[in-house]
Amino acid sequence: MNDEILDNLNEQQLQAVKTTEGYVRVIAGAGSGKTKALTSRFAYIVNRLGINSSNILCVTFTNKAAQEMKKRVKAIIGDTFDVSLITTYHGFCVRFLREEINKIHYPKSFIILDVEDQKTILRDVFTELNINSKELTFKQVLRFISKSKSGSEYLNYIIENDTIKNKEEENLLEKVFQKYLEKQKRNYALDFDDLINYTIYILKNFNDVLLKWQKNLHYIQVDEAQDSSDNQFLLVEMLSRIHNNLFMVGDPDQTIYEWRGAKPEYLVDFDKLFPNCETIIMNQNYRSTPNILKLGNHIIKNNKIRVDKDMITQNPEGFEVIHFHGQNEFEETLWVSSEIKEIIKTENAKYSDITILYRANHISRNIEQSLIRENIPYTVFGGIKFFERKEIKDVLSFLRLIVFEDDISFLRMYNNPTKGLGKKFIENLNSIAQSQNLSLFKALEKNIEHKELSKKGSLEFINLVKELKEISKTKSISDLVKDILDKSGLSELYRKDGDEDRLENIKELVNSMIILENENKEIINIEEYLQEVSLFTDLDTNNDNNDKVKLMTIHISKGLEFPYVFLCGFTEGVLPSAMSIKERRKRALEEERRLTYVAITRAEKRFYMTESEGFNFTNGLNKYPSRFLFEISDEFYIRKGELSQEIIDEAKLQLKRNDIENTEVFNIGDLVFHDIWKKGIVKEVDIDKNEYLIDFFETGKEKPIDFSFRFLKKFVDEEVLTDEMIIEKKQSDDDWEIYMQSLNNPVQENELEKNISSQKIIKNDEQINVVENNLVFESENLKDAIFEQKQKDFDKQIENLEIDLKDDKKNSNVKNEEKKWWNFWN
DNA sequence: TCAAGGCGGTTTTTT
DNA sequence: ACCGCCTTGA
Repeated sequence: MNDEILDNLNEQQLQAVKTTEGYVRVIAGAGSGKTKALTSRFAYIVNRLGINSSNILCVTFTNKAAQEMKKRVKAIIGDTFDVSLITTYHGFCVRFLREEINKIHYPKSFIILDVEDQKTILRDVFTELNINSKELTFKQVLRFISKSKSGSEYLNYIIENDTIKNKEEENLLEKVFQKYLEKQKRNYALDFDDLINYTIYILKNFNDVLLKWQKNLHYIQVDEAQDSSDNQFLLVEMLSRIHNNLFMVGDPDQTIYEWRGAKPEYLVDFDKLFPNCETIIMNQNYRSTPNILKLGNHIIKNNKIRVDKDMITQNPEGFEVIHFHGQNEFEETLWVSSEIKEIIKTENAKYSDITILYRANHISRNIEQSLIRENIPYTVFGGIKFFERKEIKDVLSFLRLIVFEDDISFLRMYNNPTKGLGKKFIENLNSIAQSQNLSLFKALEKNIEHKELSKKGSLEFINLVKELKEISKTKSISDLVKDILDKSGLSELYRKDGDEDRLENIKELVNSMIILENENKEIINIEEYLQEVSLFTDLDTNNDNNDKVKLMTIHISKGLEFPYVFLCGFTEGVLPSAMSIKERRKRALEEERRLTYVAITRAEKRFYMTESEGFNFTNGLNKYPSRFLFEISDEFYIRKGELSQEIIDEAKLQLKRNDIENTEVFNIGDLVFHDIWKKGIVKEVDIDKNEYLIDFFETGKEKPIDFSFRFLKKFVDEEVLTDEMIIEKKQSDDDWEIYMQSLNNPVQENELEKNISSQKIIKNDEQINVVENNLVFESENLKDAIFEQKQKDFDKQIENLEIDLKDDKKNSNVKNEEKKWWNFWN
C-alpha cells in the first residue's frame, strides 16, 4: 500500500516517526530532514494512532517555524484538524494563561509587553527616580530585568503580595527593577519572561490545573531542543509526567541562544535524565553539496565543548565555496551584487533563491545601498519587524488604550500626534494618579477640571478616547482602526511625514484584520487579537510570492534553507562578535563558531563568504578577516579579491595579542601567579571592566589585571590557603558536570536506601537535605526538574525494595508527600 | 516656563 | 532608528 506518511523517509526518520511512546531524543544534524520527521510523526500520531491533534503539543522556536510546520501537517492530515497546539513556547503560554490566569487573580484580559512597551515603562521609571541615561541605559536595565526574572523570587512580590525585602537598596538597578514590577502589576502587564514564569507558577501551585493539562497532552514534541532554557525544559517535562511521551529534536552544534539562557545540556544529557530514553541519530544531510558540508564540518571541529559528529551527504559535488576579500566595504558589497546578477544569469535562478546573511543588523545598511544601486530587489527580515514599526505600534497602542485603559498605551499615545502636552503635564498627572490610586487615563478623566490638567490638548484626548470607546462597542475592529486613524490625526501625521511606507503598512494591517474577520465570520475579540498579535514578529503573508533577495541575521535564518547563500561582513570583531567575547569569553567564542556553522549549513548549492578591509569604528582598529577563516585550510575554498600576505600577518598578530582561547580563565578564589608580583588570589571578576581584582600576598596590595593578560598563571599550593583566604567559589561552567556525576552517585542512593530499609519515616525535609547536600544546582528550576526525577527514582526504589508496608499510615504518608510536591519549594 | 524640532553620535544576536 | 542635547518659539 502506498503510504503518504511513511514513504520517502530514511531509516532513522522512520524510526523517529514510529517511536511514539516514551522519552525519545533525536540528534539531528543540519539539513537531515528534521522538520520532515517532526511533521510526519505528528501526522502519524493523528492518522495511524487515532489521537486527536488537540492532544499533541508541538513546540517550535520561532513563529516562522510554527507556521511552516502547521502548513506541512495540514497538507498531510487535512484542514479539519485543530493544529493550534503547534506553536512556540510563548504562544503556548499565552493560550494557557488565557484559561488559567484567573487562578492568581489576574484578569483574562492581561496585556503583553514587547520590548518597546518595556522601554515606555522604563522611561516613566527613570523620570520618577530622576535617573538619566548616562547612569543607566535601557539596555542595561532590560538585561538586568531579564536576568532577575530567570529566577522565581520576584513572583512572590507580584503574585503573593509579599512586600519587597527592605534591604536599603543602594543598588540603582534593583530600585528600577522594583519600580518596574510595580508598574507592571498595576497594569496587569506581562513581559515575555513572565509568560513562561507565570505558567510554571500556576502549574506548580495548582495541582488541579497541572493534572488537567498533563492529562490532555498525550504527546509532546520539541523542536530545536538545544535552545531550550531551564524554564522551557521544565515546562514540557512537567507536562509530560502523566503520559511520559516527550520527544526532543535538536542539534547541539546549532546552539546559538546560550546568551539568553539556552541549555543544550538538556539534549546532550537527556539519556542521563531519563535512563530509559531512546536516542536516534540523524547525520545524513540532504541539503548541501559536499563542498559546503566539508567547510562546515571543519569549522565546527574547532569547538572543544562538543560531541564529535560529521555530517555526510550523497549529493553531487557542486561548486567550490568562495571567499571574497574586498579592499573596502564598497568593493565587497559591489562584488556581492555582481555575483548575484551572475547567478541569476547562469544558473537560471530567481532572486528569491538568494539569501544574504550577517551577524548584526547594522551590517545590512551597506549591502542595501549596493543592492539599490544595482537595481536588485530585496526584502529585509527581522531588524525592524512589522509589528514593531512605529505606525503599527501606534495603532495597536491606541486600540489597547481603548480596551484596557493601561498606562503603557496611555504614555505612548497621549501626545501623539503632538498637542502641547509634555513633560510637566505628565508629571502632574502622574502624581495625581498615584495619590488617588487610579490609572493615568481614569485620573485624567476624573480630574479634568484640575488647573494643571485642564488643557486644550488633554480635553481633546479624553473626548477622543471616550468617543472611540463607544464606537468599539458596535463596529468591527477594522472599521474601528480606520476611525482611530482619522479622528486622532495619525493619518494626517503619516501623510505629512512623506513616508509612503507608513500608510502602506497600516493598509496592510487593516487588510489582515479584514481577512481575519472574513475567516471567522464573527466579530473578533479585540482582547484576544491584541494578545496574539504581540507575539508576532513578522507578517509573512506575501513574502513567498515576491521574487526578492532575502536579507537576514544568522539567528533568524536558523531552521531555514536557501539555494544560494552569502555570508557578508565575515570580519574579526563582527563574527566572532567582539562584544560577546568580551562578555562571555571562551564560551561566547564557541557560540560564535556555531553561528558560523549555522550560516554555512543553510546553503544548498553555493556558499560565499565576504569581508573587506577598512576601519572598524567600534574598536578603532583596522578590519581583518575573521579568525574562523584562518582556522581552516585554504583547500576548502577559493579566494577571490586581493588579500596580501601583509594583511594576513597583521591579522594573525592581532589575534595573538588578545588570544582568548589560550588565556586561562580564573574564578573568584583561584590562586594565581604573576611574574612580577608573585602569588595572589582572585577577589573579584569584573565582567564590565574586563578585569580581575587580585590580592597579591607579597605586596599586600590589590591590583586590577586585564582578562587578556597572558602572564598570569594558575598556582596550586595548599600551604598558601590559610583560613581567612577560604572564599566561597562562584558557580562555574563545571556545575553541570558535578551535578551529572552526582546523579549517578551510588553513595546517595545508598543513603536513600538506608533510610528506607531502616524504616525511618522519611520527612520531606530530611529527604531534601540528603539530595541537596550531594548536588550543586545551577538554578531553582533545574533543581525542581532534577528533584522530580529523583522523586521518581525514589518511588521506584520503594517498589523494588518491596518494603513491607504493614502500616497503612506510612503508605498514605508517601502518597501525600507526592501530592504536596509542587508546593514544596515555595 | 514648557514644548517642539533639529542635530549628532551610536548600534549583537530575539521570543 | 534611537537617544540626549540644544535652540527656538509660544
